[in-house]
Amino acid sequence: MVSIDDVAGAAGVSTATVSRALSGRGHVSAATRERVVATAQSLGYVVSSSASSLASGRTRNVGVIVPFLDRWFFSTVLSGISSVLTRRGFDITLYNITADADARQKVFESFRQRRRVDAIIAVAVELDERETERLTGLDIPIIAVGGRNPSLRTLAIDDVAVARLATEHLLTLGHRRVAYIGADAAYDLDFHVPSRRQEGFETAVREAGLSLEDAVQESADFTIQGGYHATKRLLGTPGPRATGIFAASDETAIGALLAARDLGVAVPQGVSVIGIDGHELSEFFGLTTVAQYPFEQGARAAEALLAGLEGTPGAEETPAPYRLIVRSTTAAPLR
Amino acid sequence: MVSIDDVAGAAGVSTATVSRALSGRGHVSAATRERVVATAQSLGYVVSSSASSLASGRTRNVGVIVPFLDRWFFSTVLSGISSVLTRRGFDITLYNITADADARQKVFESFRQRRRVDAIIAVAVELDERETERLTGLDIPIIAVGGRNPSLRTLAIDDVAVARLATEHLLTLGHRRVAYIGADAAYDLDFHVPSRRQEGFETAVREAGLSLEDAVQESADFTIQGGYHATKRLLGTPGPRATGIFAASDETAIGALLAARDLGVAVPQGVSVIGIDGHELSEFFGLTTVAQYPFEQGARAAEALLAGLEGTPGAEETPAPYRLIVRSTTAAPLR
DNA sequence: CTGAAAGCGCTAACAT
DNA sequence: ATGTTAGCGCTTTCAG
Repeated sequence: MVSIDDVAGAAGVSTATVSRALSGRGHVSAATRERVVATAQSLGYVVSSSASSLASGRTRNVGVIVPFLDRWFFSTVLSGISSVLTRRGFDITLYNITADADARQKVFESFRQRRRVDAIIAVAVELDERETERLTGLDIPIIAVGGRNPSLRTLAIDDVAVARLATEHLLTLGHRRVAYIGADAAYDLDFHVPSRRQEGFETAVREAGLSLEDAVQESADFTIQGGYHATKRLLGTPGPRATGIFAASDETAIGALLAARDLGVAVPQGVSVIGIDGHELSEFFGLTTVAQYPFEQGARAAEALLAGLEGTPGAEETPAPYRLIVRSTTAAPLR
Repeated sequence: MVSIDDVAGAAGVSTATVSRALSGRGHVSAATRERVVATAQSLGYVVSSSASSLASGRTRNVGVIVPFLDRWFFSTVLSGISSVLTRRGFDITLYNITADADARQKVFESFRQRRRVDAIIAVAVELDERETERLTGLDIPIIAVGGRNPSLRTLAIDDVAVARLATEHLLTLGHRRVAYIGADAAYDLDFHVPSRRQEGFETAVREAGLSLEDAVQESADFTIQGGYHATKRLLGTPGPRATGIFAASDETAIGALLAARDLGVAVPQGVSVIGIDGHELSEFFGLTTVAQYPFEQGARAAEALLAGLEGTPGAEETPAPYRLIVRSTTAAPLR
């Protein structure tokens, strides 16, 4: 293995100069730098990250904590993170925490146990107090994306506002009996988004002067299947029926669309459906939705983190943007 | 920061003993070990991964290369990998290579440049010769999952066989005009699976004594949208129509289902549809499919790799399993 | 701008 | 079973 000494020897300089020339820290004359870079190149020299980290205390590695790898939102945020971190020469260490408490525990230990990262991004994980403490105790920059954590710097949409917007869209169209399909408590435990969206829904309903009696709620699990079954229950239950459905995610909403179709209820004539996400499938289904931009959220979080690492205080945090996209699944109710 | 010397001092032993007690390498009396572990615990000591790696040459970190993060197959494989690696105390460093050649280049450099991993898992990435060389030149264990690479140890289903099986299912039911929806060349460049599946399709067709003239082909991109549009073209083209569609992925097949529905073609009466994957949505749609098990593929690959690292030669490689699951989207053609 | 040299915190021979 | 000690390969003062 070619080491820094080999390069130093071949280039006729000291190891310190090689280090400076290659890392860009400290001053080296242009000529020397060039020579060093060239010999390093020709010798096939590459720094040893462990030696470098040990000596400098920097790892050029950031840890990313995600609860799911196979859900659209999470994998998209991860892509965004990855795109900027890779470009800036940082590695990503992935910590996939699951419901399994033991495994979860292990992950948090692992942070301490290995001090392997310069910073951490937590993607929509609801951390309990101890976990949060453990993380903050690491004394490295941490940022949360997509799930508010009161004690962490957070980049996320305002779920309450987004849900209000979606509900108000339905209300503005004239719907008076609206339904919300969220997620059940089990799901909420790890990820408080559904209940915040519920809050936004209820607020909008109340502010419109409607009674919550007219605002049915069903719960699903953020999947197409879940939305489908919830909607079947919703539309299949005897009694006055909701004319507008607000689903907590686009996948849920797509499930609702499929269920309505199977029940012979036309959309939007028989029932209007709106989701949240701006999922890649939403356009395909003509789904009205409040789009958020997880890729950008990930990218922005990563950038903010790097800015922090590099001392630049980072631009003032603005909440993540979202936008109502009206397509063909919502319309005024028939009467 | 508490170091190994602090622990050694407090426990009244040498640093070597602390290292042995904590790492499990070498012999330490049970009593000493206990004492060391206890003091380490109480002091809040954690090893420095860089120091440890530098001294031992081991990183307890494996690199995972994936081309996509937001596609079912990839994220599921990744989950599988993550579950076993985490359990065994290994970290995973994620390398998301994209189409962007520059970024891609950078990733490969990064491997050399940082020598940060003990092993590598390549998930369904088609690597060119230089890239493969670079990887094998690292001289660490490498395993490919989900995409055959002739010069790498590979864990994957036999795509040709799987495609044959799917096609033969259609043929066995009596279909004589069958169609294949694969993926176009651009997609194939990075990921040769579609063309292997096409090969299996064609083989089955020929072996059934049919002419390839009766075997239409369309291409999509492994997504629901893609499958939808391809199917619309397929079923909307004048002339004799295929009665059975073999889609290269479940998502493609689901798109086909939706397209058929929109065209008023009943499934399976008007057209049969079969996919490949065993995607979580396939059951929901009643889709007949050849299931593969990406989570298990990831897990097995990770285990094989670890076995390699630990000197255990690893069980003989058996190809990844798959299974035909007949549901309600395939039936004998009407006549 | 460059060099000398002291570590960074741990592991693994080698002794005992 | 445990201690001694020489590195692992780099970064970073401190001098010059």
